[in-house]
This record gives sequence, structure tokens and C-alpha cells, in this order.
Amino acid sequence: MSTERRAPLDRKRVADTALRLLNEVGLDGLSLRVIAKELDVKAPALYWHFKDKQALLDEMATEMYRRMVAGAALDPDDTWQERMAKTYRGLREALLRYRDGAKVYSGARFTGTDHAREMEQNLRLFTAAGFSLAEAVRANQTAYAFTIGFVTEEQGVRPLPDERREGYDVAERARRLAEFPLSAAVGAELFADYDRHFEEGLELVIAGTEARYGRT
Amino acid sequence: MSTERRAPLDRKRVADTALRLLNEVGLDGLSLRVIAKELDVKAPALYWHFKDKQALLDEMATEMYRRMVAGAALDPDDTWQERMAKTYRGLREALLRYRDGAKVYSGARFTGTDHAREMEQNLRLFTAAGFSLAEAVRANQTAYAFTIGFVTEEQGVRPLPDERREGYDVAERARRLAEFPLSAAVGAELFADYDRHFEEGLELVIAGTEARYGRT
DNA sequence: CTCACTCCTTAACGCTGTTAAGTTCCCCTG
DNA sequence: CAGGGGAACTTAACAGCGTTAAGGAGTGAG
Repeated sequence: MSTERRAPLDRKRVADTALRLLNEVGLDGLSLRVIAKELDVKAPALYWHFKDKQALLDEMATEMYRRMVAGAALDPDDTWQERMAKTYRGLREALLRYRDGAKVYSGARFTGTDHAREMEQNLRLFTAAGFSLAEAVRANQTAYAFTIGFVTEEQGVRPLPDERREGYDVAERARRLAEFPLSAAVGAELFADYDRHFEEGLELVIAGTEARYGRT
Repeated sequence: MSTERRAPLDRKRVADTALRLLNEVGLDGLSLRVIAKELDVKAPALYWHFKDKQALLDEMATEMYRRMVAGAALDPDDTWQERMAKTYRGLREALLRYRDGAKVYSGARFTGTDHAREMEQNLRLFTAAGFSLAEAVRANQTAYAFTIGFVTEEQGVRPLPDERREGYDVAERARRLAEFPLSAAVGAELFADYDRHFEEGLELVIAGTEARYGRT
């Protein structure tokens, strides 16, 4: 009989453990009981630290964000194009680190205001480059929505970078769409090489921002 | 005692009813028992028509798509820019018709191949305008991801066009972010006037497509 | 010594998607 | 006209879910 008493939990440890489990069991499998068991605790104990499950998911999303910014310091000499590419490339990578990362992230709200630090620096860089505040927001909101939408789709097909969900056989798809030759032909273009396709989409947004707002 | 026998269900009637209920109870509230009750049937009866709940959600998404294309006939004389704007504007409107529409739609796969008809026509228009097939896919995939991401965010704040979820008070947000003046100032720009902001984002994507792929 | 507070457990509630087994009704065949 | 058979459902049940209420153990302060 061990008399060791487990150190009390805190929000961070719960969120860390939940994020680790997320990759094993996915969002559907991530129940409070599973998380609690991993923490050697019963499920209702989590309610001491979070008012409900969504609050825990919010903390998980916030932690994802923290890890994202910790992994990539901002270069103040970036052009706005470089900054934009790095920001949303980094966001995609952050989301891809976790199974159902995009769903968790996009369904959550940040706890605290830490995230505003990065936002502030980005807005400063954009306004310094000649953008109005509204333009800066518009361009970034567009790139953000693109990224979230892209990774949501991507993780629907490929839950983790080295896995692939069944039911997306390109050859079988082409057979089903035989009467629509162009649609059949684009299967490979739609369901493979996500890295390159994300980059190209992001370039479209950046190029559009240059074109519409006339900043180079 | 009425001897009237209810006409047997079919997939379409179930999906129609489920879509109607979706607006009342939201995705979280949309249980098989609620749907079954509305159809004057017990929950397990639905398993005669769908192998599981996801199959029903797939049918709902497919029906959303059918209603979208039924509501807007394609003009073969569209420029590619017009077609793109109409397509994704229409997609957004289709998603906004249902509470959690973006979540339902983006989490589902179409049943059947009807959707390929529209895709085929779009690809034809784009290739006729000088795009390679890969370019056409890239531009549309980008606009699609943007739309899905945008509406997902939008419906997080505004479940239906005439409602607004609590916790998004712009003034209170500005107070919390007082130490980040630019971030505080963009609240209105982020959480209001979604129609205009969507249009501007879509324009960025279209302008980017023009710029990168050199088709006007 | 005791009160108060933190942190957790035990027990339970109503709900969920889903399965298995049984029932009712209608149509087709002999 | 009997009866087989399948279509379309019901009833009952199961394991699991998020969540709440009540209570108990441990710790530090007065």
C-alpha cells in the first residue's frame, strides 16, 4: 500500500494529458472517464478544475496555440507576405499534430488573453506595411478561414499525417464517377499531396491580398 | 382507433425531417429519438433506412446540396469569376440555412454521385477559360476551404442569421484586450457584418487566382 | 481542537447510439 | 385460398456518455 499521494491536478496537466490521449482515441473517443483514468482520478474530479467538458476543450485549444507560438518566434523583419505564410503554415502544422485538431480548435474559444500578443504584433506589421486595420483583418481572416477549412477537410481524409481513413480510394472514386470524366480525373488532385496544395492555396490568398489592397 | 396506417418512411423523408429539426434543436440536440418521435416512429426504426447516424447525416448533407443546386441554375455564359462567386456565395447561403450547417456539411460525405454533375460543369467552364485541370481544382478547393472555414466560424458566433450566441460581446472583449489596442479595436471587424466580410474574402481568392494563374 | 477549504470519491440521473429479437402486415407463390 | 417470406417496424436492453449531489479525507489557520 503506497502512502504516496498524487500531486493535485491543475488545468494544465489535465489539458496536456487530454491532448496526448486525443491522438490515440480521437475526439469521439475522448471521454471524461478516459481522461480521468489516465490521470488516476475519477471523472467528476475534472469538474473541480473545469466547469464542463467544453471548458476543457477550450483549454486544450489554448494549449495547442501556446505550443504553436512557442515553436516559432516571430521575425520582426518579415515582409507581410512572409509573416502571413509563416503564420498560417504554422497554424496548419499545429492543427495537424493532433487527431481532429481542426475540429477541436475551431470549436473552442481561448481561455485568457495571451493569444492577443501575437495578434497585436501581426496587426502592427500589417499596418506598418501600409494596410488599413480593416484590410489587415480581412486578409488575415481570409487566410485563417482557408486554413481551418483546409485542415478540416484534410483531417477528414487523413486523421494523422501517417494515417488514411478508409473510403477514399481514388481508383474506386474514379470508377463511380465514370460518367463525369473531369470530376473523375481530379481525385488525385483532391485527396493527395496536401502539403503542396495548401501552399498553393495560401499563395492564392496572399496574391489576392497584394492585388486587391495594392501592397507589395 | 384509427386504422390509418402511416406510409412507410424512406431516406428522403427522414432526412427532410431531420433537417427541419436541426434548426430547432441544433446538432447536439438532434438525437435519433427526437427525429424518430417527429416521424411517429421509434428510434431503432431508423436503422432500417440508415446503417448508422452518420449515414443519416450524410443524407442530410446531400439533401442540403440538392437544395442548393436546385435554387440556382448555372448560367453557361458566366465568366469563371462570376461562376466562382456564385458557387461559393451559394454554398455559404446553403450552409447558413441550417443551424450548425457548416459542421454537418463538412463532416459528411455525399451519398450517390449527383454532386459530380455540377462539379463537371464547373471544371469544364474553368478549363474552357484556359485553366489547367490542376489550376481549376486548386482555385476551387481554396475557395471551398475558405467558405467552409468562414461559415464554421460565423455559425460559432451566430447560429442562425437572426440569432447571436452569448459570450461575444464586443465591448467586453475590447475591455479584456485593453493592453492590446489594435486587437481590441478589430472586434467589430471580426464579429459583425459577415456578409460583406465574406464577399471581400472571396474577392481576395478570386483576385489571387487571376494573379497567380494569369487568367482574366 | 476545530473550523474551513481544497480536492477528490461514490452514487446516481437521464440521455445517447446501437443491437437483438420479436411482431405485424402485405404480397407472391403453389 | 393457404402459407412462405420479406419489408418495416416495436420492445427491450446494453454500455457508455456528461453531469450533479452529497460526502469524506487531508491540510492549514485560529
